[in-house]
Amino acid sequence: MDRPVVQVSKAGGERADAARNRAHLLDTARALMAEHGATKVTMDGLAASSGLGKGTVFRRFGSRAGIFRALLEDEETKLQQAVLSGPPPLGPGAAPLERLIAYGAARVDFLFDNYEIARAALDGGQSAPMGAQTPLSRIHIRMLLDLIKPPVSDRGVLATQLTAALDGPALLLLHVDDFADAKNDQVRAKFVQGWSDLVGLVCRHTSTGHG
Amino acid sequence: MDRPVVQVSKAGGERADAARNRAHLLDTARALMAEHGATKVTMDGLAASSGLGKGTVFRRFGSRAGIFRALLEDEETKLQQAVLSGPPPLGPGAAPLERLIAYGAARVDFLFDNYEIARAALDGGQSAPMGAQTPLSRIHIRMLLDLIKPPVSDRGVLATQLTAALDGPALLLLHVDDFADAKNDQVRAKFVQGWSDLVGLVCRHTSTGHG
DNA sequence: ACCGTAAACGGACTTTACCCCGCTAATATT
DNA sequence: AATATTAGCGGGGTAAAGTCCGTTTACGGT
Repeated sequence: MDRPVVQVSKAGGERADAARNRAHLLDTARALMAEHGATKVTMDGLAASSGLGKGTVFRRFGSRAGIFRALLEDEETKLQQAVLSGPPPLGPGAAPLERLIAYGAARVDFLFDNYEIARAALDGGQSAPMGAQTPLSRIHIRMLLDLIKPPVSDRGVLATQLTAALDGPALLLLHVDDFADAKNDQVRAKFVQGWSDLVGLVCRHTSTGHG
Repeated sequence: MDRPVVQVSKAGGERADAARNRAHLLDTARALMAEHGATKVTMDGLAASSGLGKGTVFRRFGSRAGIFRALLEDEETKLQQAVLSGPPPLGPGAAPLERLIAYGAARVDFLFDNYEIARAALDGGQSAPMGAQTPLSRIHIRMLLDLIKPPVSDRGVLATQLTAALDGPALLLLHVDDFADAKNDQVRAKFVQGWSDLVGLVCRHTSTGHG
């Protein structure tokens, strides 16, 4: 039993063959991406490579962006597990602010590891382009803020703003070459530290020094 | 003399006919959007409606998203003027924190007023999907943070995170129906207040903090 | 005014996302 | 086990994005 605690996909009432095809398509998509990059993953190409029909691809994922959203949710499951039942400070057991800081670090790593997928996932969306309507990040941050109780008029709004502060840089502000191998680690580290500074200030935690 | 202080487009070395066509295309695009909504603005349609060739449309704007980026930059010029030379607290003259709070309010209004354009603008971008590589928001926030000197290890990172906290909700987290006429004003107000709370906390100097 | 050049124009062409609907096969019912 | 039901499958069709290249036109030099 390793089904995620929060149902991320509509995998629930799916027929057996449909589920099998979904998994196979995701694998094929990952392979195509690894080989040629995200921009070269086309619907026809994916259908052909997987040996399935184009209609099937669209039924499963709705749109091109939907494939990348599914891919992202799939990767996100690992992070989700670590957050919900892994060891502290990311998982339960640590103080809320520690968990918040740890979550930021984990999320930055996640986004940098998967930035190509993440950016491809926000193409074209009519409605909310981000993963789910209330992403994992926002829910978790909200929960921790409810424990920390920072002095703001609306904790839900703060959760949304912090989610954006965490995801926004990688998703819409950074250049592609900020993800280039050379700069990658330094940029990551800067944003991890920055997140720590930011939530430290918001949660009135000033004892940790910085250089 | 109403040329923007910061050159937002490559309007500089453009031939006269090119500049004329650019302006005409933007007007036509605005008209099409007002009539049928952003999703119905097609490159063929825009070319036909403007009486120009499709090649021209692509040469001018590079891609579909490019049209919306140009439209957004055009609108943003007004905000830019108010920030650079308008009356305080948005313009120069007020205390930095006041200006920062006022900027947030103005930016939220701008994004809510132009959210359809703004979302259409972030389609498909290979590189940084947002307007310019270093958007107005980030530059201005960075400048104000340099005056306020909040106790963080990297002010550039904080500027990026606050820019994301300001733009992210409207661009990637809110549902479309949060922009529906009924909820619109309340949601705006919540985010304006939230921004004020957020930067208030970030910029509050503590006794132990450094200058 | 004329001319040469470089930029801009236009629209046919290619590629690709997305739709449709007749066909197939997995599950529910008896 | 046979049948009815319903979801899933497949691939051809449409429309819209993006490319190319021959033609036209602005503009600086003479």
